[in-house]
Amino acid sequence: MPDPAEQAAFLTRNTVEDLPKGALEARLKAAAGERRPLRVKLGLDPTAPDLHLGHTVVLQKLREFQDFGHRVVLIVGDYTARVGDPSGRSQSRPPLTGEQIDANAATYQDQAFRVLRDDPELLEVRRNSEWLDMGMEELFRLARTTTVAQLLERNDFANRFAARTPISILELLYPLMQGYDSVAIRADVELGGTDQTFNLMLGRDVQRAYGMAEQCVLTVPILPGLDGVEKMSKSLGNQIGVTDAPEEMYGRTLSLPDAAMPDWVALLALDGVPAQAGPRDTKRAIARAIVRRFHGDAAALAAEEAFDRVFITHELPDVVPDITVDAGDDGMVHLPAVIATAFGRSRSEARRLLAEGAVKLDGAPTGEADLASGAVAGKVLQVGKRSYVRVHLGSTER
RNA sequence: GGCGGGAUUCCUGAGCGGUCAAAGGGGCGCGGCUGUAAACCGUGUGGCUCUGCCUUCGAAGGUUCGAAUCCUUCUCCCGCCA
Repeated sequence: MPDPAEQAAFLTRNTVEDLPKGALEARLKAAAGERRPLRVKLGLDPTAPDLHLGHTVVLQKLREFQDFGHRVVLIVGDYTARVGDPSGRSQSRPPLTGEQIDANAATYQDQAFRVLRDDPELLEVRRNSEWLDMGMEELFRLARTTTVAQLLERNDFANRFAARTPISILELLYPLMQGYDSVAIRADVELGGTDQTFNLMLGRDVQRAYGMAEQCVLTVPILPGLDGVEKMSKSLGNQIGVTDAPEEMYGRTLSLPDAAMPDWVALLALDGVPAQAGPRDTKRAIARAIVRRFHGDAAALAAEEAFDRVFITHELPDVVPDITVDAGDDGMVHLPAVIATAFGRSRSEARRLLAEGAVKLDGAPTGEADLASGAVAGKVLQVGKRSYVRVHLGSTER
């Protein structure tokens, strides 16, 4: 195992801040002296069930801690999720129900294991309901640790306060609860995105108030989403989910603006991306590396081939779903109805698509709404560039 | 407690009694182009048994030949004063 200085150097690469400066190295030394691993905290809010690449940046960093033998404490914020952290938002989030939180927490945990090592020595998963379901007395003690002025230093609170948009007491409580998590699990280090800096630092204050050594704070950069500008987030639709299908991951990655490529390579710590290559080849390598990480080598190559086939040579994908339709009494097939059921669109929309020339049968554009059953049987119905279905006639044809 | 302002289609935001399925922007769809599902340009964007019909403008009532637009009550949100 590398010595503390080497570990610190490795662990702080690709991070934004290590606060207070040099604290991580000092803590690593102290822990080494006590012959114990660090307790490294990450809180996850189970507000949405699916993890995306943006989450994996910090998970990847946690994984590095694990690889040095440190213990990651993953906190599923089942209690804080009921509050809704307003970080970076102008509005508080709607609270979730208990069942939603439980379901989300389960999938979160599951998906986090695609990056983290699931070894009980190296990983501890806790829920903050274990300690946040506290009595008033205890809440008072927590509330006394911080002043409103301190909380208002946080940017989004300050902005909202200045703009006179509402800030609920509950939201102000959020950073305190997150800080209390650090007390409860005796965190040595807490990780988070740069948008979490305030909360992470406040955790130190709370720990101090409880007579505990203050945690080190390590912030990682925010991964830009597929638009190359906004933070990757599901609500913006610019994300790649860790459970996305290989072809989906590959194709979506190719839509990344060229300028965002270096960030992705660095933040995601991708391997096998050539440093000197044209943007086209670089991006293809990035896409392959991402698919490889979550689905393996074979899937990466297959995804690339599938993409080339559909988007470059405009051939059919290798798997085309089948659909069975029935012709009407007159032996005609009503295309809008078929499109509506096959692709989950409305019939009105299907008619528009038909009129726009977006509908093809075996590659040939069709504008007709009604076709003789013989004209569609066995053919591939295509809507747009990405939706295909092979049409079969039902047994009730006459 | 008092006084004002507001709730519109996925989001934002016009609309101020008929010409409103409702401007503009965003998003999204489709087409073109491209190494790409990017950028850019064009176009579309409530539903349906589609030259017409049905449903929508916080909720419920009402006025009117006719209401997103006027009135009443209710619900929720915001601001100011205390």
